[in-house]
Amino acid sequence: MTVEVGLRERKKAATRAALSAAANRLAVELGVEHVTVEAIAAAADVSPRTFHNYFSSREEAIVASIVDWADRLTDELEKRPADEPMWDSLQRVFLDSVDESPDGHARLIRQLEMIKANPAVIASQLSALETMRRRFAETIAARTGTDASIDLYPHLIAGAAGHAVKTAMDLWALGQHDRPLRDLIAEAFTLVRAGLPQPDPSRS
Amino acid sequence: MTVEVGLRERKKAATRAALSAAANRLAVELGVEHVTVEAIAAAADVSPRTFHNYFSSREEAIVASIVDWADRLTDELEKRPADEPMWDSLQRVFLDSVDESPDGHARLIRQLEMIKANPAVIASQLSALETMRRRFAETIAARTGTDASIDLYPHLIAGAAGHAVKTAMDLWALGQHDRPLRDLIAEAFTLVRAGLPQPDPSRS
DNA sequence: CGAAAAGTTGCAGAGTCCGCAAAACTGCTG
DNA sequence: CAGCAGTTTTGCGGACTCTGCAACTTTTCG
Repeated sequence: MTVEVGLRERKKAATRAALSAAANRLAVELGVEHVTVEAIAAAADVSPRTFHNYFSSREEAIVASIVDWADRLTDELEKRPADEPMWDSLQRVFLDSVDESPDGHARLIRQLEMIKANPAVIASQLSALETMRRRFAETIAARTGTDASIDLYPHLIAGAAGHAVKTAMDLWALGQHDRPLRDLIAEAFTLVRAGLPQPDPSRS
Repeated sequence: MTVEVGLRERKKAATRAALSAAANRLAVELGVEHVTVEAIAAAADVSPRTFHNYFSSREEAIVASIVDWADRLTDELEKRPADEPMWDSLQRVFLDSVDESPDGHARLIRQLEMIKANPAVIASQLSALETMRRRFAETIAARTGTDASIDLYPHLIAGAAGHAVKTAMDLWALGQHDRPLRDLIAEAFTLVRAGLPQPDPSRS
């Protein structure tokens, strides 16, 4: 699958990418409320009607990059050695996906801020993350010999890992920290893997 | 707060409740796609324009009962003894909130099915749960001496607990189990509290 | 009672989203 | 390479969502 490279499929993928890129860029630049489907379609050189053949809502197009990211992550996860402990695989895959360049950081922060500013986009983001979570659960189930339609484990660990990363990013984007994002993510993983023991009140 | 009981506040609360109840009922009965704002407003005896004074979207009204549930849970959580371990408090509050009557079960299943059937409602549900998560994190931070704008802990445990319950419910609603919902929730909590250790491949 | 404050309603307007059918395009096959 | 079958794009029409605004009604309180 995903190996058909006819002109047709390539064009479709290109159109989809152009639409989501345009949607995302315009949302960051102008603010979500000031972006219309018409403007997105124009920026991607297709008709407004075509936009709706690819995305069922403006918000979906804006957060489509999350879905792409999730697809890449799922692939990476599947490539990890089968005997690696699940938590190690998850941590590795997420940590490796973080772009640590200053430019990447700036972009990520602008993204998170744009998303946070609009409830409808937040909702779409959560949907995208939920989709990722489900895909992860399937992969994890296959690897751990569990069944995603019966066992809690694959869903719980996929959710815990995803939520750890999201929490670390959200907190990091608040800018109250000077710690690198990687450190925060690693700490979040450590806490969750330890079962989130009650923090020591004497600390700090 | 929440102690003003003037006629005005009571009427507002009643209108809001009537709208969300009507929205929810119609969505379950007819399916989300066949419910219009006009119909919801008519069922609650107000104008369509008034509907939008209370809810910013149809989906928000449909899942408003989740927000109410979250409010009650937050209150319950705040009432738990301050020296009870956090995990115990969370588990207690969630388990106590589950209506175990056959009628309650049937309603819950219909709810979950209605939500699952429509992407826009799923997104709204996730938003509502995210709001609950944030409120929980604040309460937990206050109790554990952590800071919700800096520390990972309160967000992680609130998310882990909420996700454990959601996962248990979703899996339970699939109907592959004959185990009671309470058991599933309790097991989910146990797994998460133990840090989600790799399951034993030799089991079953 | 009588004003101030708050809530409700209708209307107009911008915009979303979808179904449908015609037109344009791609990939084959003869 | 002509032509056909399958796919995608597009315009149009229509139903519906959502918001600002201004008038109107109701509640509150001095």
